[in-house]
Amino acid sequence: MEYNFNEIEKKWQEKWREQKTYHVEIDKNKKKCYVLDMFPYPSGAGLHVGHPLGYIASDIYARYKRQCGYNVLHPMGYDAYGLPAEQYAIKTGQHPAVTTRNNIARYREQLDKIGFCFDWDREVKTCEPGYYKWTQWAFIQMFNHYYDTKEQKAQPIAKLIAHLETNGTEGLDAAQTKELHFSAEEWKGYDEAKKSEVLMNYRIAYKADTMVNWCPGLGTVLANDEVSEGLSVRGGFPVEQKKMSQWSLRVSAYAQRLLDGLETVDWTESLKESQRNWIGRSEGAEVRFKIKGQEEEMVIFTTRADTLFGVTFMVLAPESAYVEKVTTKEQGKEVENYIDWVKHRTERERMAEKKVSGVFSGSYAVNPITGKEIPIWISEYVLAGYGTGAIMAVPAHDSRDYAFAKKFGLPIIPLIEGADVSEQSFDAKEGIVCNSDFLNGLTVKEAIAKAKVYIKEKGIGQVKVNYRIRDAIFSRQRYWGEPFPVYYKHGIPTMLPEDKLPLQLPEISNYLPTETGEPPLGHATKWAWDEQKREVVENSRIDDETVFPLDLNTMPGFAGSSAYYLRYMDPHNDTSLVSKEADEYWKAVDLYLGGTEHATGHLIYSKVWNKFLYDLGLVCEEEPFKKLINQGMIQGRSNFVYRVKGTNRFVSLGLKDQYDTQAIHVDVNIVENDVLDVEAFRNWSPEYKDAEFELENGKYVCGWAVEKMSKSMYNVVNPDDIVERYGADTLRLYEMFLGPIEQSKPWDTKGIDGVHRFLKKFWGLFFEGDTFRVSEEEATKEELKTLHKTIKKIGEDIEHFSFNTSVSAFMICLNELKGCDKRSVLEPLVVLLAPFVPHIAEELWSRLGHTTSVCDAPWPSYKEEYLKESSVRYPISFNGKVRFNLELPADMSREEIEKTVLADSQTQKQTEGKTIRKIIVVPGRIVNIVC
RNA sequence: GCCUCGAUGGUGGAAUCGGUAGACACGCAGGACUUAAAAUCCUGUAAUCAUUGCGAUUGUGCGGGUUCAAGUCCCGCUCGAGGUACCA
Repeated sequence: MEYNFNEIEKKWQEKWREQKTYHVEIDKNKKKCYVLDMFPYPSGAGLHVGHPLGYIASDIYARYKRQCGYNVLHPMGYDAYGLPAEQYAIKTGQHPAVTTRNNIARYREQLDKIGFCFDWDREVKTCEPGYYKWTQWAFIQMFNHYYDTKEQKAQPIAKLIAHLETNGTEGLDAAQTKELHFSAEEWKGYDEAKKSEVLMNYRIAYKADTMVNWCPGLGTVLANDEVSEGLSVRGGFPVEQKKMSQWSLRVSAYAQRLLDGLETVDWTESLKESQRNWIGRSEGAEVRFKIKGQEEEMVIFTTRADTLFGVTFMVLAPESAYVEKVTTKEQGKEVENYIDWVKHRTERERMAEKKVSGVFSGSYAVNPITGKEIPIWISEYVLAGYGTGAIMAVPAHDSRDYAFAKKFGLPIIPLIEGADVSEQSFDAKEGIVCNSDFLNGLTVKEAIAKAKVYIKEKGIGQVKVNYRIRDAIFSRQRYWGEPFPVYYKHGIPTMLPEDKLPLQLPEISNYLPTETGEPPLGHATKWAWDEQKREVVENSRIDDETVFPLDLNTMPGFAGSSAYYLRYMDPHNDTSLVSKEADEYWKAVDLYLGGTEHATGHLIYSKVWNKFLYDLGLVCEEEPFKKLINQGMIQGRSNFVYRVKGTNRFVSLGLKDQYDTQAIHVDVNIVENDVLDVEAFRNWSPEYKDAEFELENGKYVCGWAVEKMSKSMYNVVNPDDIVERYGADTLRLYEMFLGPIEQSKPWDTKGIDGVHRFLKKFWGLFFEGDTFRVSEEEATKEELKTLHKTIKKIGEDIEHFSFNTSVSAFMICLNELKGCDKRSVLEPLVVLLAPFVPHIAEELWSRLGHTTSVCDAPWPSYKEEYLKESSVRYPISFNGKVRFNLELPADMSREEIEKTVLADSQTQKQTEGKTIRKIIVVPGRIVNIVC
């Protein structure tokens, strides 16, 4: 009987839906397993064949675990807020909610066709009020907590206030934006506004001035990649650095715990490494330098405390607060000009800049160790955001300082014996120290340690660990995001009462910034908070007594995706983000699958979010993602036709060099095995209607290249089309067959026939003509061996996420079975195949007489006794080169093997006229004769 | 620049511990079935030489090394992909 995949797949997808086959609930009698795919953003283009790769892999794993007896949580939902929908709204006026709803419907339809075992009852969408209520709620908690650096834990802000009331800042251990000093009396004397300002210095969600790329022409803030050479990519308006009050999250407070957590999870080394680089821990020292003629000292951070004797100048970031203090009258104009120039450069440009620039401030600092006076310069190569925004320059041993010293003619003092610094600096942390008084003769490592001790003892500074990671800016001047549950009471940011959440996103008429440069929410007319009525009211009622304006910003993309894995555990809970029961049962994600693009964004923010909730005792696991696998990208395979320049004549690949041709991308969907469907090409576009072709052997052969899968390359392959033509099971199997999950590889539809044929052949085993029939005969030894070998291999492969080799193993198994139709062999195979190709497996399983889903068919176990070989085929090699094979009993001893091999006539032929010097016998493996 | 990963036939890839390189599949070529096509099945398929057969040599990006034995380990390099800091 024909394998009618369309009918089978439709039938089972409906049954699964009706019978809620994939619905999952807490079941304390079963071990749990949580398998999660990274949250997709539902883009307007729909899914292409690359997207489901990870979903298929995780689906196989989830189904496998279920068959092994686990209670598997495998949910799906949408990261539904985002810029594309908003930009589409600006262009067309269509509400982003409508666009998003349509895109989600399209995604769902596409996903459903592939037969995933998602529990759709747990679906979440970040743009739904029931979901973002908890995003807003978490934000309020972060606002109401600070980070205790001694306890290494978030604590209620009330505890901090109590401390300030009794001790001021004395003895305070808190993560902070800047170091403040005041007494309890001073604190008590502060008014509300001042107190709010001070507390912002400690809150985990806080408001502070940050530098942004401000584009006055567009009236908005731009991301780094929306700016190019000081102009906005969109519109080409000038962009400048501007200070703006923005919400931020104090993720830097969690730097060390983020780092420590990496030791406890099963992620790839490369991913861990990139997170370590992002966190950027460096051990060093803070050193104070006196400024000549002033009370004020400047503090710098260095990892090379050993180089203090080689400091020949100081450099400040242009934004540094010290700039104002050290700039002299004479240098005032020059400094001002320089800072003005730097302002128009983005951080990215400043970092990419190779040309050295800078200006002298006019002041001098005093080296605390030598007492020498050294000039203070200002340069963009020092970044305000790292360390203290000021450095001590050691030109002999830092290439950036070196370039600066060369350009401005500043002295260079070598500090390492034998280091030649006439052409370039010696940056390596190795060698013997010289020119450094009490450090002379030590290795660099020893000198660093000794210098640190010295700095501490002499009180000129302190040992310190610095982190590169910066706090996350949490405000966006956009419409399509979560609104902040914040109103401004006499200008003081105040949280909405928690029981009034969610604060719903208002409707607005225009998605652009307002004329006065406010974010889109500035267009909302009902966007004020009435404290007494506890509700959102018309803006016209703002009186600054009981009615106050609401925040006009929205939250960024990572807000909604930071705790979604927790929400899946308990998606309909109205009283908490996740119930204690659900959290304690499902704990953390056991397998997390997604792309590398989230390596440093989402995977840092969601971990901080989780650690914060952990500190509050709301979740029981500190690390949310135990094992993580990055799936590779599926690249496109583009096809080209070759047009003779200036004509409408196309020549086949093999002939193109005889003409002056131009390669043109052609839709891969009208090309098969690199042969163009000429008629389809003529109909593809009016411009090719009258195209002429020069063929090779009656065919038009196309050229090809591997490129990114994108519309503009005409190489997008839609999974719907594949499902239509070959079925979802074939698509699933082929995606896995392409290669290792974590590797990038090109999609080429032509290979799909192999796996499709496999399924057809497998199907055929169960039928005799049109009737379903399996034999009840006992299996032979060979058949059992093949079966059990396959059971073993598939289980191991799934555990190692090596799905491509599983597919091969199935094919080998089928080839070896040679048309076997015995139930005792076929039935376990159906069970093994079920995670990979669930539809055909369900159909065959039910035809075999089962009434329950194959999803619950227990995973078969293999018996070692069937796998034992009685003999081994030994490759016999001479000097490492295999010459022939010898079949020998498996239990033959080393000595016997040696004797048998030497006695063999073929051996004698190979060794004729040579002396045998050595024989290596590896039992069960190989024999090598050296002669 | 730095970090990470990678490079194996015409193509995707396999080789789990250093032990027969190229499993499995695509494609291609030849054959069977068919009036024909499709579908299906069978055979061959790393390269070079030899070919009636036996075979021989080379071969996993390049150059070295360790080893009885290297795609796999070590040193040096080339190219490609991804990430990324003028981070003091």
